[in-house]
Amino acid sequence: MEMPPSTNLREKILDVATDLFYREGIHAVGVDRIVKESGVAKMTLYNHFDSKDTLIAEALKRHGEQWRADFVASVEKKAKAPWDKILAVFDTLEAWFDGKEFRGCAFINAAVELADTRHAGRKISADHMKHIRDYLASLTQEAGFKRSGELAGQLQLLVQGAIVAAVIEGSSDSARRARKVAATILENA
Amino acid sequence: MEMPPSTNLREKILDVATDLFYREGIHAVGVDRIVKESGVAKMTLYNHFDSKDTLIAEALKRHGEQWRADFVASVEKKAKAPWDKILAVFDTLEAWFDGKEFRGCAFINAAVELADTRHAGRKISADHMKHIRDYLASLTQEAGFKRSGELAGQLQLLVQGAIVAAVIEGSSDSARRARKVAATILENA
DNA sequence: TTGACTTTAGACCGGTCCGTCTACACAACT
DNA sequence: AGTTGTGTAGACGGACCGGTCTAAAGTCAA
Repeated sequence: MEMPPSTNLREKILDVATDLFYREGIHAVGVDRIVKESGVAKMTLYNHFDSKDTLIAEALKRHGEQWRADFVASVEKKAKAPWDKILAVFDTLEAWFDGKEFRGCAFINAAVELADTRHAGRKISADHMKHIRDYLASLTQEAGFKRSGELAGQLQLLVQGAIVAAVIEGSSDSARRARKVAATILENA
Repeated sequence: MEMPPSTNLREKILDVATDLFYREGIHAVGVDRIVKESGVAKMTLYNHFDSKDTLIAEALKRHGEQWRADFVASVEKKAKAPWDKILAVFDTLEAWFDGKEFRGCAFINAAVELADTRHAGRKISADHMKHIRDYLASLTQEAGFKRSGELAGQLQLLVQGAIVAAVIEGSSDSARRARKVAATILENA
């Protein structure tokens, strides 16, 4: 009656790839390394993925889905009132930045690392940002702002700016700065 | 009486390295490529630089000095009044984003690509951001704002956020959004 | 039991990585 | 004329790159 040891190889490979790409960078991690750390044969990897590039794209895609689910859950947990939820976005960022494993936004990083704009990962990064903007728009709309879309676009600048600043400064202070700016623009919207 | 053909090899190597690193990424460009495109012998490169890592650091350093000089010159050219200069920062960004060769901020990119926080390039990136923040602080102080430092920190979030958004969206619209937010926070400071 | 499919381990391919080394050319200065 | 310093061209090393191939072992259902 034992469960098969949860051994979906494909998922295992994606887990390892996602983790390594995030921690060390896409270019810095080779296929052999992913093979070794996932304890799988090289042919198994190439049986499930056409190439490293498609593995990159699929890992990014799944990473995005998980990240956004976690992000939304954290925001919704921190606040109930619509207006507060918007500010809770920045509290969530702050907690993320303070995490030991924080290495920036995987999708910003991917867009930077994948210099070729035609790489599939670039579209996934762009889609991720669009999803986040849509989420912000849903919050601003829920809070009753007119021009919620415009406001969401402004808030997203703050989110991305805070992430980049956190990486470069090695501190979560940028989240608090961004929160303050967000409060200002909400009060004047 | 001819001038030596301006052949400072060291500068030539830095020029080529800076350009290639920016356009294609630090990891994606090999030493052999830099050697070939600068038309110099490999030993000459290693005679002037200890390693690729030190070349990266020196190229970044020089790139930063040039970039900031150009940036400040552009801002000062676009506006004379202190308050206007602050907004001209975002007009300068917009023009930069629209340039064909725009590939983001070399220092954000470097911080992302150089996963090891101990890499010399990481400090140069951090210093670059500090220089920009200092410049913004000089503008806000000149414009007579109290707490000019705090304001500068907020403006910088917008600058960095706009740059990242421009890369991912492939558009200069983020500069206009950031400008609008900047105007809002200036009016309420 | 047979047959179809997956996975394994690792050899192997051509190419590139960073960095070193050699052997030689061309200066400039003494 | 000889020395010193800087440059050239390219071979070379060992490691790694992404990707293919093979031969054997494991798995599962008919």
